[in-house]
Amino acid sequence: MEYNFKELEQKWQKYWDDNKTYKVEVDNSRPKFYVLDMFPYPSGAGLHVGHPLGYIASDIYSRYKRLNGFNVLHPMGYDAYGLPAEQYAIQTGQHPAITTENNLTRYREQLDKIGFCYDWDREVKTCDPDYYKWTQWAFIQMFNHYYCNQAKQARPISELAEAFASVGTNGLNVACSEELEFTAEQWKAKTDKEQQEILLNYRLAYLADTMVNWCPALGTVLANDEVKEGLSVRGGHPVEQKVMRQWSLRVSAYAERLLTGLDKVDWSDSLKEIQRNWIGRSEGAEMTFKVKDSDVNMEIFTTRADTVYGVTFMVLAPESELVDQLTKPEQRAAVDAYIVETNKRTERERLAEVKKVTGVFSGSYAINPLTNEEIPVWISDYVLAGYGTGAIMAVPAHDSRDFAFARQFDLPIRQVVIPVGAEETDTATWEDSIDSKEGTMVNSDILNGLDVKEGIAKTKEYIKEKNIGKVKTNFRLRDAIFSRQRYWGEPFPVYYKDNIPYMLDEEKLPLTLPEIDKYLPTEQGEPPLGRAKDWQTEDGYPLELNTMPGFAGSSAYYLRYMDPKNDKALVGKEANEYWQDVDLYIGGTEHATGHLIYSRFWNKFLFDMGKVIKDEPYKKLINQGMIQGRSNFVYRVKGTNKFVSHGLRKDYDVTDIHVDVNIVRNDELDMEAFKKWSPDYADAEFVLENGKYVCGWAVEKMSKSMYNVVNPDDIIADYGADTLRLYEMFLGPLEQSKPWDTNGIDGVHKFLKKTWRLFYDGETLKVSDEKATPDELKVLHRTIKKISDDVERFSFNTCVSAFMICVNELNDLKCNKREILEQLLALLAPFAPHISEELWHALGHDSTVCDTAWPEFNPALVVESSVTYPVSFNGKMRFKLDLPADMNPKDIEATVLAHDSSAKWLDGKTVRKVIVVPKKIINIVVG
RNA sequence: GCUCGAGUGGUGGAAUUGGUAGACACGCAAGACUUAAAAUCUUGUGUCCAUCUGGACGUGCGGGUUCAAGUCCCGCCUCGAGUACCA
Repeated sequence: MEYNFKELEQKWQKYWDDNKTYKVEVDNSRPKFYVLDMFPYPSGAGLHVGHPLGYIASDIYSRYKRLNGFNVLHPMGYDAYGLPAEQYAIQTGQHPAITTENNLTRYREQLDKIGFCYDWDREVKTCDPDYYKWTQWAFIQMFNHYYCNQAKQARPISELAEAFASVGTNGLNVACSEELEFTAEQWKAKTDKEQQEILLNYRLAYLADTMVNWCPALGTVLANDEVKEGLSVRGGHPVEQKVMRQWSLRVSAYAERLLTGLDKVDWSDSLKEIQRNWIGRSEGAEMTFKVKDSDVNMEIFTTRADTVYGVTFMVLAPESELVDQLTKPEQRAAVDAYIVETNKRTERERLAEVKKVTGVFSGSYAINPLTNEEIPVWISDYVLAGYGTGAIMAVPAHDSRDFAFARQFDLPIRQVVIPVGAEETDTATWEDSIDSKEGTMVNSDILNGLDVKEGIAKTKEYIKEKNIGKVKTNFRLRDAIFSRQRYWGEPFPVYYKDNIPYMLDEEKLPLTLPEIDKYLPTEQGEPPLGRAKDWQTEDGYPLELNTMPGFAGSSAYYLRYMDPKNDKALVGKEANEYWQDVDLYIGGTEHATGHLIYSRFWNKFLFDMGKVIKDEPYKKLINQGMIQGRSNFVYRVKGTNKFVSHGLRKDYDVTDIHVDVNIVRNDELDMEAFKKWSPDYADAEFVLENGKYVCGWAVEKMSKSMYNVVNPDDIIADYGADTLRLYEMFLGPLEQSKPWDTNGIDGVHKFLKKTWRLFYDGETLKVSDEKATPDELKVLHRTIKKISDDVERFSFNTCVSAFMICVNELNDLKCNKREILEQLLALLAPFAPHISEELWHALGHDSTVCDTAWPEFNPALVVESSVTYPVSFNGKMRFKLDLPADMNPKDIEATVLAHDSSAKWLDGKTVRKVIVVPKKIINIVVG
């Protein structure tokens, strides 16, 4: 029998499906293991060869764990809400649900052909009401909770309301949008509406006027991670700043826990680093500066309290509330003009502009609390309203931005730190600020002579003592804006009564997405849901018109897979206690600051509520690399229809033209296919080298316009799914980005054919039941060791070469022993399940190879009686020498020095030292 | 600018803790089988020198540590990713 991959792959895919081979249930008799892929957004283009890379890796690991006795949860689903389906709906009128369903069917067909071990009974689709019911439910819970900084967890908002009624804001330490102060009496005197407004200031899901990233082209608001360089990530449209009343999630309340939680998870250092930077913790002090002739206090945040004696001016952000209060009448016109100017500049061109120093004097003077010096207060857009307090103390000598500002407006510069080994110099001669991370304090009264670290500590103590400030930690992490002016998303379970938002009863969930006539905003500029008929509660109160953003549905999907049919909870207690968390999560690094932050936040919130038992959702995370496209080119002689092979193109004046990579093999053009590819080339002529037309190539993004998209279906049709799986792994390390290049695919296909021939000689199965020889066992057990080790460290490319070595060696030994081949199949099954299942059954088994046991490594079978030592002289390997494995170093030394081959290298020289590393190397130092 | 990665044959890559650099493949060359092709198999293949035995050089560049460096340390270059008036 020949290796007929087409037939046998279909046969076994059907078998696995019919037998529910991949169905999993809670089983307390076995340990669990949860392997998760980041679920895809089903785009219209279908899968290309880059998508399955991570899926194949996770599939191999899942199958490997199953063979090792684990009960493996390996589910798949779809992130089904998204902009492309909605854009398509706007253009064509086709309901996004239909577009999505079509794309999804195509994805499923493509995925099925690769032979993944997903339990499709657990499929989760974010647009399914049975699922988004729980997205809405979680939102309601967030609305009903606040974050207590003392307990470091979310608490019911009712507790806060009770506290307000008994003690007001006295002693309050909770996460909020704005620090408020009132007494119990004041609270009780407020109307219900006023109280509700105040509570929004503390809720984890809250409605507030926020500066948002507004994208006019998409007609919607975007989260920070959906904007890149002033353009929307999807579509690349300009984005501007705008104040809007929006739902937000108080992600910032969890900043500290999101940061410390990183220490507990097994993620790559680079990914942790990206999240740490995004969270952006900085320790410093908040200090109060009084303002001359005014009762206004300026709060500033600084990480360098020690440089307070070097402060020569203050700067406010243009958006700061203090601007108005601190502007003196004589400066009013100038300040107003500046504000108008910066409002324009906060738009996208500000990002494009080279750093331009602008600002205006407010007319007020602040008083340095340590020196009582009067210092001018300026306004400039290099200070951001959203970070710290929106005001800074400027130390131009030691901060490059302050320095540039001081030079521009001719403000004094005072040195307070002398770098190690340097002396104080005249600041007028400086070209830039000088670094002050290390050095000695000067011109700083009580700090003089201290080094920087001592200075920081002493100032912090001093300001606490004198009650002019406090130690404070700031985060860069912002709250997530959660409203989108879109149709194709989860509706909010929210209605409005007297302009105050209220949550629907949980029994009313899911609140399903209504039908509308057009997928566009209303004439009044309301979101598309404004077009829905009867979009109101039974009592006639209007429902929220915004929908939730893309990351809503993906934040807790991993929990739903544990218990996908439960209609009482997102995840039932029993299922959650068994599956706990994701042991291995594989996906792209592009989600580092989006999904992977939101999802951790969402999970921590559910953890605080006692709904899930793990604080961190993803124990281990691997980022697979991107697969780039590899484009091919032909070279047309200008003005002709003549094409010159790559090596000869220098002799002609040519234009490079992209050619479809699917009609090129090993960089050799299929000339007949090329003529048929486009009518323009039907009568093309070729100038060949060695009888071939060789194409040029380049690595580019995989895209239709470059004609370099390779579809996994085509590879499977030509070589089979097992070859595709092995080849994607063989391409290189999982985490590395690499171009798709079919040049090596014959190698792995050949390997599978060779494996097949270990079992079959033509039509006859040639497997024998004889006992295996020691040599055969040695080959097998070396492979068991290598594959087991390499799978554990996700080095799948080296696994494939280990298989190749093993099969080559068994071939050389003419091994056809069942004892060996059966074990080889168990090793190979996770990588190439179809061929393994076929041969497994050919050996007479009638149950699936997926449930056999992973072979056990026996070290005794690989012990060598002798070791081939490389013998080096002065570090250069000169010859090899076989010595008994148990020979002691002293004898080895004597044997080597006495050996004939050594004579040449020892001739006329003295042996200074001999190093013998047992079982590794011998090095002789001569001179 | 800052942070984090990476640089090895014609190509993809291997070398897990400092111990034979280039495993395994692709490609290329020569050969076997064949009327021919495909398929399959055998041999060779880092560079340079040499008739062979052999030798010199060689992991982005320059230094260093070590008996021994692709691997560790210092300084640079190039590429990639993340992030950016974050006080």
